[in-house]
Amino acid sequence: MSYSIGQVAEMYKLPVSTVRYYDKMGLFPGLKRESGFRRFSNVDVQALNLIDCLKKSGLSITDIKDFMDLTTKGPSTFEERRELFIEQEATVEKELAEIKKVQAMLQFKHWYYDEAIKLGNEEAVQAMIPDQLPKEIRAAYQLSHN
Amino acid sequence: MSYSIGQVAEMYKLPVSTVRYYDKMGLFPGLKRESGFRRFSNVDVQALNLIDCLKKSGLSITDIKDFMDLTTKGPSTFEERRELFIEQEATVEKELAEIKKVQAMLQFKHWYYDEAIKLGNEEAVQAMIPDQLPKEIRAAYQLSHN
DNA sequence: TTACAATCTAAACCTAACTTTAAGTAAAGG
DNA sequence: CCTTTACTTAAAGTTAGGTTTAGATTGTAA
Repeated sequence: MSYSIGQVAEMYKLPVSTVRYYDKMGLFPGLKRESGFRRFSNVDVQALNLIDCLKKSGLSITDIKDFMDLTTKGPSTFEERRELFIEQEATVEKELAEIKKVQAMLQFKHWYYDEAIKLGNEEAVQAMIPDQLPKEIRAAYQLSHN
Repeated sequence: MSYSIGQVAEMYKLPVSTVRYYDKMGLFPGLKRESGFRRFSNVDVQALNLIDCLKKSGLSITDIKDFMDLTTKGPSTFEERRELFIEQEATVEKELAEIKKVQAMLQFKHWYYDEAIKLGNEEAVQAMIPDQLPKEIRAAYQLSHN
């Protein structure tokens, strides 16, 4: 099975221009062509899934290209590739902790405006911080404020 | 208590130029000056914590400025502010799900290269996908592949 | 064979979020 | 008074990650 750039773009809900850009940046090392037109194999399509993941894990397009280059160099780069994934696991772990802090802040602010609306003013809500906050909200407050 | 721009930048480990940029973009609506120099109150410093959180929740600087403008308009904007935090809670919830998929992919790839290194080639590992994968790894594989 | 959609390239353009530069001002210490 | 350090501005520059444009080519359907 092989796919045109339009089909691949459709599968991943990406503009065709983005897929072309990724190719130009070297993210599809084994990509074939037929009379000038790109033909994406299953491997190339899978690459898009990995690209998406690596981007979300914090790698730049250039970093991803470097990884793709490793994959063309065979077993001698297994170690290096493995280490990359270990590093990204750590990065994402930190990101996760960050997001939980963000969630706590949003939860606190949500509650804060619930109360402000009930009471008609913020000052009374401010005055509850931090000791008179409900237990759950105090936890969210403390996680998010420092 | 009030702080100079340098002190605030130090507290949040931000370049002074970034804090100045945020000010220029309107993110510190109540910021005072003394003989031309910015003086940050506790409220202004807290704003930086919120800015950081809102950025991480996916808002642009302009979106954040719009929120800061609401805060200067008093109780009549409580509802709108509350809704913003509710929206961002939903956004972050989705982001969290995305990150868990990313984590699963990284975990799978980590395992994949562990095996490839043990066996000396990738083909044998490829051949295990998906039915002969260890249970945990299969779960990670399936979560991350679609 | 003509028309149409999908593809191709190179190069220019775009946006967000800063960062740097240049030239100047204010307060504090010696 | 002089120097140093932290601050000020406006404007220009930077970077990543695309997106758009213009003009050419290919395969398909009528």
